[in-house]
Amino acid sequence: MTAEAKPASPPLTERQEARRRRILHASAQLAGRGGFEAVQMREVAEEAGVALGTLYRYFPSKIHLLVATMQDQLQHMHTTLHKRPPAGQDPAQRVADTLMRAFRALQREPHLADAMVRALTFADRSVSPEVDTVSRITTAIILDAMGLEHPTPEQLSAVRVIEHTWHSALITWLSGRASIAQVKIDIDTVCRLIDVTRPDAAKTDPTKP
Amino acid sequence: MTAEAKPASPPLTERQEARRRRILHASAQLAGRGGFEAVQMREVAEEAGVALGTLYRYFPSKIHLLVATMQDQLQHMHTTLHKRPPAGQDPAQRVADTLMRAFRALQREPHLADAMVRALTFADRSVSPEVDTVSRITTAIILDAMGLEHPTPEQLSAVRVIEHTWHSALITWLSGRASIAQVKIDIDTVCRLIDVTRPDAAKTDPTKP
DNA sequence: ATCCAGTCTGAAACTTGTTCTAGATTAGCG
DNA sequence: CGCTAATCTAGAACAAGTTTCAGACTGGAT
Repeated sequence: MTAEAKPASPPLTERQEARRRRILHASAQLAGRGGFEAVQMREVAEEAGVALGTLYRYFPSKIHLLVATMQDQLQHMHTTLHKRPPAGQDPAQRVADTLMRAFRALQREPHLADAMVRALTFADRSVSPEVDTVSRITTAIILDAMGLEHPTPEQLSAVRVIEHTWHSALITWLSGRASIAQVKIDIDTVCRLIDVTRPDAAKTDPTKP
Repeated sequence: MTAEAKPASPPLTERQEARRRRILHASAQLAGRGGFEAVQMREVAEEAGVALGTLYRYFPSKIHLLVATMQDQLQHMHTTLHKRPPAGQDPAQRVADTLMRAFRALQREPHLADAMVRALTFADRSVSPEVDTVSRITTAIILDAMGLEHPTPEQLSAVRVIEHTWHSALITWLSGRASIAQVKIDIDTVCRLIDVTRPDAAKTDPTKP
């Protein structure tokens, strides 16, 4: 367990917490059918039983809302994955397993995945803190799968690259430019970096043997 | 030289070609200051001396327009890179060099880069063919840098992962969540895959030695 | 030169994200 | 309880992407 996002700037009252939850639920619901464009702010507000202005007070833009939705979903996934940790022998395999499992979970709700991922990559600087939170949770998931207590800087770099690949591969799949098989290959390929960056890995780069 | 996008469905007249060019120029111009949101369809149309409806006939959406703009710019970059090929010893180094050079080129016009990359990753299925063209050009650039005649399937996978990393790292930089130094590290890290997937690479994955 | 089909223009209309405002409600506090 | 500040609601208004349409224009075939 690493980062779990609890800024809690002004502590919300119970009713407010409930409103927030209704909004996120409506967002996920609408995203579930229809994807990104089906999440229309007016509809979210109505579905959540909240005025449009209130929706905007809670989430200052559609992107903020969807990124928050992603945080929420990722958190679920993180705890779910915790219950059944990957079984693989070596770290690379476990990470690949975990990511493919997450991937299959997203596959079950492709529209929702579409909305969340599109929002995530479209987010501009004003959403950086929230996007960063998502990134931290993702990192935590990967590190959990690796099962290492003290990853080296090199390994952290590998994790970063894995995250990059994960996001980008997800996008190419969502936009229909890559098959699931292709995604698996990409994930497996990038996970090799985990082996390569093992502290005790025999150096394989003679450059001039 | 690999893929250069010449569908030329209906061959355009000279005036039409000129219009198309004016539109792309206006798009790049406006993107250059202001980024994604500064590219407003009405303004592009006016700047290009074309009616709004015409703009939409040439590019059916803002995303299409910006992705086409990216194609255009990438093509430039590809030919530019061709003139001064990277000097590094081994393929991994040459690829990393090339990508960082491209990266520095984008740094000179961060707003333009922002507009193009945001459009690229936000594109939905209706833009797949155009996005695919961008991807092919990128692949061509990387393969050129590797300088291999017949890359193995493994190496092609590595190239795919490098592309993923490139795009995603670009996004994190553009949204201010990563420094240039961080991007360089990520690029260097992922380029290791080129060595790992060398046909003659000594296997480094004993899993259980 | 004439005519047809396709293209371009200008302007209005429509959609959806976002902002704003005036009045009702709620929460915390003395 | 009664007050005050913050919050919430309903609805209008605004901004920018997209669509639509009637009429002018162009290019090519007869």
